Amino acid sequence: MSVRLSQMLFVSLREVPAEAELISHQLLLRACFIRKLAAGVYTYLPLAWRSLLKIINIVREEMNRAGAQEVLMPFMHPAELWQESGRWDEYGDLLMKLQDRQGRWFCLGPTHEEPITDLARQIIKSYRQLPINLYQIGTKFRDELRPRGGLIRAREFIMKDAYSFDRDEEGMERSFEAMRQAYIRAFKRCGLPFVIVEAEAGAIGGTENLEFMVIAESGEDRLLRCSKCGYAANRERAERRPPAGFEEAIRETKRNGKPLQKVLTPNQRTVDEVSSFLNVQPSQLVKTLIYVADGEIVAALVRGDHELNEAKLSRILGKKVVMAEAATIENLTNAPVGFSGPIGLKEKGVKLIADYDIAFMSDFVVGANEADAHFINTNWGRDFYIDQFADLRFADKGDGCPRCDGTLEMLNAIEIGHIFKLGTRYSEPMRATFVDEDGKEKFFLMGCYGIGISRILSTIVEVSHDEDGIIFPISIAPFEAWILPVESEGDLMEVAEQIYSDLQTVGIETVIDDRDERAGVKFKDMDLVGVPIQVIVGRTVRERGEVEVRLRRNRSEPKYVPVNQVAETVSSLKRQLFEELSPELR
RNA sequence: CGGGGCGUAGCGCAGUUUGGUUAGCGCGCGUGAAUUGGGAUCACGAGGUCCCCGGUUCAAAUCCGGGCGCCCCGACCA
Repeated sequence: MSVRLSQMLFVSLREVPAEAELISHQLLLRACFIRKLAAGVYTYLPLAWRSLLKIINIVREEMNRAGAQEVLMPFMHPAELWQESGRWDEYGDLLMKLQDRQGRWFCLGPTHEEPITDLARQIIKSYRQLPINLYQIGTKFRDELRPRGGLIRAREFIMKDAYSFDRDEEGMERSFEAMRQAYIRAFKRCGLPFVIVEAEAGAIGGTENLEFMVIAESGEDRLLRCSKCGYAANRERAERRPPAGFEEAIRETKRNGKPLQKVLTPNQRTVDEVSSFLNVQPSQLVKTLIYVADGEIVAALVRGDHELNEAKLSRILGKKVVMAEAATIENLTNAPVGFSGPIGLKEKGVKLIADYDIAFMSDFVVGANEADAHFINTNWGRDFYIDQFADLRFADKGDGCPRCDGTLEMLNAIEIGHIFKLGTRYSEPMRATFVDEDGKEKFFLMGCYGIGISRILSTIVEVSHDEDGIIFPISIAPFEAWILPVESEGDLMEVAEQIYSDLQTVGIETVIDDRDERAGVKFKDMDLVGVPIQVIVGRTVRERGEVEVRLRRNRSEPKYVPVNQVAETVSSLKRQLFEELSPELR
């Protein structure tokens, strides 16, 4: 479909709205793609909606190709369903909750594991109906504490979510792999430069999961990547190998340090307080964090300037861990929170796990398990014993890659897709079963797979723009070509109209800027919107019967094309641009 | 939820400290002129519950109290 700009809902903003911080937010507002209705709630104007429909179509084609079936589930879910899975409370304030006239509670769906599992348990009764993958594309609601960056983190947004059901592990693996491939194809077709990383499952639950990330300075996620072997993981998940010299370090007995000494540290609890009080670096402290894992108390030791990654501790112990409550800590250490230390804990049956980095420390500071006191000159292997060294803290740039001898770099990124193996996380609590070939009732093995449709739009803008505006990949640009007549009436306009008609005939989605504006205004708007192929009808028509055809991304290298060959040239550019996106898919 | 900032025309802002004409400027918008290769120019014009409610005062955009909304940082979060 093509359009005359004078007829389209299009008002570009010359100045940047004060509310927009991120470049994608600014450009989408300025180029008349979105308007805000409330914090994190946006109207998609004609340009945005055209792009979104293209993204939706690409995703839909790839889901269909992978054998998934499209459905559409309600936005509004009864509370009971979420209470059944335990997520009515677990999801917390992120759920948009509302009541009907009878006072019955509902929520606006932030994701659809509950309704889909309910659907499956009603309809899928036999292994003969498996495997099956159902997906939908629709609006999701999450009452984010802090919406941000326009479409990047909205409270109402468009998402594609798919759910697979399999009879066994192998089937689930196959479904997961099929989605991984479908995602790779879809994102390539959208022109997104992405990386696939290992991640933590978060509130969705389940076992293995992968995130599709686009590296961007403004991204909210941190990922670590090995430049040598390509290992990549979300910071929540990233492992690191033991630092160089670790094996030697733990063989030393650490008995040669200065004598252990107790010092008074009245009211000094935090790492910052203690280190400044004692005038030492935070890296000379060891934090002793008390956790409860399935009733068992565990002490985790990390360097004062490091941050414990609970998920790692959980993984090492093979159990879910929760930070011990104040009462538990006081009971164990006989001291208030803030003065816990490792000395004497082993005698109380507490397991001590220390981060690799502790192995290299000597004469360090720990809590004394006594109010207002710390030990200085503490040495492990002499003053207390460590049961296990492990990778406990968040990885950082410069850490060693866990898969090879390379080094990790840390990057900011935007998450555009996430795929999960759920196993029986939902089928079990919701009693969703089928009868298998052996006549036994079994829980479905599920997977779930999300793509942030509206986030893709803002992500593209975030990573593909210049000082003048957006640079769209052709696959998701609102239009393919943009005709700019330098004058708004007369012979040039007639030529422009002729080209407009020619382009429509050959199936190019075209904008013609038929507004009575000065050329400068038209050029600015054309670059701002960022349609990939630009056709400028100017004085070269009069001089030699040629118009200028160029690419938005490379404006400085125009081609001059006779008027009657423009359609052919644009068609061939279009084909070329599509092929660049995904040559192996054609 | 903690910290910070903001709320005056569609957008960007001044005016608020020290209350006092008819609330201003730029852009945009409308009409007209002229113009048409990178947000030129001129003339005329329209457009405001100064976020809301209450209070103080002869007088409130301005002072006081309460509320709401928005943005940023943090915490949290597919």
